[in-house]
Amino acid sequence: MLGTTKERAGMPAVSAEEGHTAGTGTGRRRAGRPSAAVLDKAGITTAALDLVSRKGYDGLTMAALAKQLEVAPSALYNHVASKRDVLLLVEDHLTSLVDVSAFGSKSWEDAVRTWAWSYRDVFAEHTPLIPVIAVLPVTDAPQTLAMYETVSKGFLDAGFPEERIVSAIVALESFIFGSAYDVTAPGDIFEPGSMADANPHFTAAVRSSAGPGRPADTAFGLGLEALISGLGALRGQAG
Amino acid sequence: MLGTTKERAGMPAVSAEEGHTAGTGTGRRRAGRPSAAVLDKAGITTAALDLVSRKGYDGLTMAALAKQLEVAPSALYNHVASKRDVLLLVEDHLTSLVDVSAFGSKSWEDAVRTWAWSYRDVFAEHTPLIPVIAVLPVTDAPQTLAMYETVSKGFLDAGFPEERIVSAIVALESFIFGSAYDVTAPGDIFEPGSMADANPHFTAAVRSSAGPGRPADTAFGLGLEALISGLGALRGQAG
DNA sequence: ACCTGAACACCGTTCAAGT
DNA sequence: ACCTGAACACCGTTCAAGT
Repeated sequence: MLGTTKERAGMPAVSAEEGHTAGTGTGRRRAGRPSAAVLDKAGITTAALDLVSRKGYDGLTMAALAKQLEVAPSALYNHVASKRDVLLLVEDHLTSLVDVSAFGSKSWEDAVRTWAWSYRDVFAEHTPLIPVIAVLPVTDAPQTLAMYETVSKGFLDAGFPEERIVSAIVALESFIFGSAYDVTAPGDIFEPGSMADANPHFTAAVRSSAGPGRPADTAFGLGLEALISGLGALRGQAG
Repeated sequence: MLGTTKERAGMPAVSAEEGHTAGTGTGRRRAGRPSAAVLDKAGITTAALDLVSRKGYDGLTMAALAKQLEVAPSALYNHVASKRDVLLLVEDHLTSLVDVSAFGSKSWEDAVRTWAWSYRDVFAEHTPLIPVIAVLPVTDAPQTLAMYETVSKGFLDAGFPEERIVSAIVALESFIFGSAYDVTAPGDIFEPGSMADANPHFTAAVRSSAGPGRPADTAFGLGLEALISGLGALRGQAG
């Protein structure tokens, strides 16, 4: 489980000790097993998040991650089987940041609203993880599973038929992931430019769609409210 | 526009001609400009689609694409600026396969249903394109723009307020793209395994959710019907 | 068990040289 | 204008050697 490990490897040790040349942070460890492990999954996760926040996902390479942790790239493979494993660690950490607190304290509608906006906002900053999440078995992601547990209980307590809960969550999540991409799109993505004349109805729709706030937020709010009212109608029904 | 070019470069020329050693398909062109261009965008698109269908997106490399077309990898850069350009060509071709025919012939609800299912089915087989589409300016994708034009006209003719059309399409598309990923997920993605005891409500929901058909189809149908009824309520209203 | 260092089999992309 | 061939600056991953 993340967060329960004894060692803290988020900050690499730079103190002078055996296996480490003294002095500045440029010192190299010599080959061979160090007296204490310098890496663990929690430290790798922290370093990966830090790297992503500074350099983006293009900058998240195994070599850069190793450099940040002051180890050789191959050392990472003692703790993760692949780069995909690193992305899973990051994904599971981010999921723990999603706000599920409204389930149990607010109405079902408000709880879904709070959860969905928070979920979208978190992953809008991390869209390269979306292809990974979508295919991720929940067994490999304890925080993600914990989120589903809280949401499922909220749906059940609100009178949602048990056999429809997974489908409803999947539908909401699909909308959330797709909408996370929209946030990253350029503002003029729909500007028809020189193709305007050949596409008059769409061009008129684009030109008249300007409103307050970000377009991605308008579309997300519109779709989310439709899903909440449509799915909400299932409460109290039999399967 | 795709499909209107005179040259056909989908099948590379293997006939013996100047700049080409005679005989089998293993012949090498010698350096220098050939008397007739061997590449064009339509041929690159066809070759990329063929490669993807045979080897998947992991197999779509510039080197493999060049090999399929019997040119050196660097030759591709006379016709596309980057690999992303190749993905755009493929994306725009695939969009032309989406069924928009029900707009203008069926009810708004049926037209949206037909379009959405078709759109999801096409891109479920091509999920690696989704991050590309989501950020793609429509000017660069004429077929994609044409699809939006048809859909916009269908919405307008059904009494949809013009200033909400783009948001409604974006919301539907977001749901469609997110749902396309679900189709590719393993069937046991939600199986809690050893974590079942700690997550009883979710586990019960997963165990009771088995129904006829693919789970991804059940969730897509549920969300799509919610979106259709929620968005459909906007027809005839003012902005 | 857990590091280093060297190596492997790739990648996308650039560019001079050739016709 | 549009090809070839060589090169560049990477990638993720493997594995023997070391402690």
